[in-house]
Amino acid sequence: MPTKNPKQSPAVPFERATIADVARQAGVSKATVSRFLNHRETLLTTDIASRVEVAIAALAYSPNPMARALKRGRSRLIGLVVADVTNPFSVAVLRGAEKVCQQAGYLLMLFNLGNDSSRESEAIKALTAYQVEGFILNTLGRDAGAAADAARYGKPVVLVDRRHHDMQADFVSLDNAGAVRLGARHLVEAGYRELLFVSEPINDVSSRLEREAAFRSFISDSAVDVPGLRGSTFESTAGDTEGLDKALRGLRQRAGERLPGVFSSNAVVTLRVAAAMARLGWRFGADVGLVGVDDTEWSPYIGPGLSSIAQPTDELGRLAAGCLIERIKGMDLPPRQILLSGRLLPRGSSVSTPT
Amino acid sequence: MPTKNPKQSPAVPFERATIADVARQAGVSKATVSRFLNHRETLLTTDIASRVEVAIAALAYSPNPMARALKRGRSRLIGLVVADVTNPFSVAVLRGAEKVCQQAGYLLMLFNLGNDSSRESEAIKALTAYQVEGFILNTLGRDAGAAADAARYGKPVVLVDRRHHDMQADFVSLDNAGAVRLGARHLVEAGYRELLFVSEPINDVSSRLEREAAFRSFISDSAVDVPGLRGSTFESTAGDTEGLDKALRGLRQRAGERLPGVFSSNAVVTLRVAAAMARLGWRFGADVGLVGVDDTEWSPYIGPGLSSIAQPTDELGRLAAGCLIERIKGMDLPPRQILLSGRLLPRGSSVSTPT
DNA sequence: TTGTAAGCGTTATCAA
DNA sequence: TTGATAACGCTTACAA
Repeated sequence: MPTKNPKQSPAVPFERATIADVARQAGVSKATVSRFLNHRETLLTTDIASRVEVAIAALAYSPNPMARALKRGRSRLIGLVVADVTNPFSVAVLRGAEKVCQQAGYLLMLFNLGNDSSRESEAIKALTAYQVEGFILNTLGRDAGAAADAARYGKPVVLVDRRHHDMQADFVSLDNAGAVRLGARHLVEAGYRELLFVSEPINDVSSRLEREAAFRSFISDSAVDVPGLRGSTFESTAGDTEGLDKALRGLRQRAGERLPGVFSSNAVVTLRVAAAMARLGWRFGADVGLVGVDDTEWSPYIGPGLSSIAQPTDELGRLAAGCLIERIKGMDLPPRQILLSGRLLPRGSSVSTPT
Repeated sequence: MPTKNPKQSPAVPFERATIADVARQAGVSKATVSRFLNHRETLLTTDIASRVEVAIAALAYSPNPMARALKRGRSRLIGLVVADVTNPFSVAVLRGAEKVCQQAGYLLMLFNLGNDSSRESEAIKALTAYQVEGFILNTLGRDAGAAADAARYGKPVVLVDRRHHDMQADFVSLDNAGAVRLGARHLVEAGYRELLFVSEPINDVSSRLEREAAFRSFISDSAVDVPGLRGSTFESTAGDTEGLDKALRGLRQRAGERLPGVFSSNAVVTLRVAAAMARLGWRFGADVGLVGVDDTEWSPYIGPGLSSIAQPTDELGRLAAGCLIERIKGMDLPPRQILLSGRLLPRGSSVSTPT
């Protein structure tokens, strides 16, 4: 028989000590305790201070943040709205952001849209109700009103990865144009000449737009110097395997003697392309080259290894949180754009001659 | 030119209406408004009710949950503590849980341990401070005190995937024993005879323990009927590639004429095994069979496809949240254990003769 | 330097 | 059925 559990009875829940308890125990007023908590450095007799300190320790007191929030209007809470927690990019950012928030004494309230962007307003409303002091938004950004709501409540907002149409807010993101150039150039240098840019449906999502635009201009810029370089684009929809297969077959056909290469605009698409390659029985590298945005834990192990452009996800999250906290603390600069470079990780999928 | 934005100046943040505003507007007392909000069905003249209703709408009033929490001691907040948000399993569960919570009108406060289980206490403390009404814990469970803290505060707790040593709480998890038997039997039926169970360092983590134990007993139970069946186990540590390589070489050596198969105890391990296979230049299926717990988006595309045992992650998350909410609402049954079955997804990695 | 008291936005108790 | 009023736990003028 296990040792008796001393807190067996759930009927007698442990009561948290309040500031009044501490005051009583230390023989001082609530105000004094509060001062000890908030303005320790100034105005305090060492004698009183230590009495308070002892009482706090004895009662294991910690202030009730809800009461604090109510009084001060500040909650030490940050709202994080994510289009889709399932997206590894979002998670990676989340992780970076969470770290910074915790260190700065903020807690994260999470609202996942489950890819239903119509709920963005709802999310922001729920979160403001809880007095979050600011928002990190990693959403599609199609509901302009939603994010504007946040700003209307006077809460600072940081946008991650996706801009909201004409919203004035800090923006933290991969340098999409640079990343695409980096990858496309690599493909070209590896000998691929007929390029296909595959993206999720663009749908006015800023990052997708930017990446596609960068691809197009890379092609037109490089066509002068690189004879035989051609490029086209394809939007791949979730269920539509046939469309993608057809696009890939088209790619090889157009390529003729030249080497065909795919640039996939994010990890979701990369996985779809990998699936298509499996269906078609083609090998990465030899049959079709590939470089994709987003480096994942599995990138090295698919086929000969998938060449990818790693986003500094952790850094993005940390910066987003950092920016936001600066704003919360009252920094009043015009909106900033922070663009971070991607890093190319060449692997077997962009090598045309199998080793 | 876009229509003028009426709330351009951030210096004049929008003020939320309070219950007092509503009362004034409707010409009633705060108490009446509060009653309208909380006990709508009973005690209310239709006239007054409609006046309040109108005022609420006019002012776009919604109650301040912090104030509510302060008064009622209930916050409509649920604390989710996760060992590692990076773990896809955790994310999947998170997603399921979040859905249910939102539907029930709860918001999730997230605390990520970043695999530093010493911070579990800290997490629980921070979250209780915010008056969360209950906890979903997906942590290593080595810090028994931490979780007990939660219970001490009288908050219900649901454990996901990992039990906490002798904690009396609801527990939601994969049926580890069943899942391991399912996979191991599949390996045997596919002809593999020298089996290696690879796990993360067991370290007293309940799910790892259970899976390993199930593997061992599967082997001893089946050895009678399956001539030549042998099994061993290996704990793979994060950086230790050499150890794993050696273990795999050992496996093939021991196998001799028989077919060697790996059972990997979760997705993290599966990835390590995939890395090792790449280093060794071996092919899944033909050289070494593999079945692993956790089906991921990339499982089908590594090598010939990785056979795996899918956990009902979403369902786990939903159940966890559901259980918790029942408890919060006052349900007072003895602790429940909910075990869900895994589903085998056979792929190429458990086929010894390449097609 | 410390204490008193008011008030943050609610809900709950009591009268009316 | 409705309205004052007192909390909830905290911070902050203002007084001492």
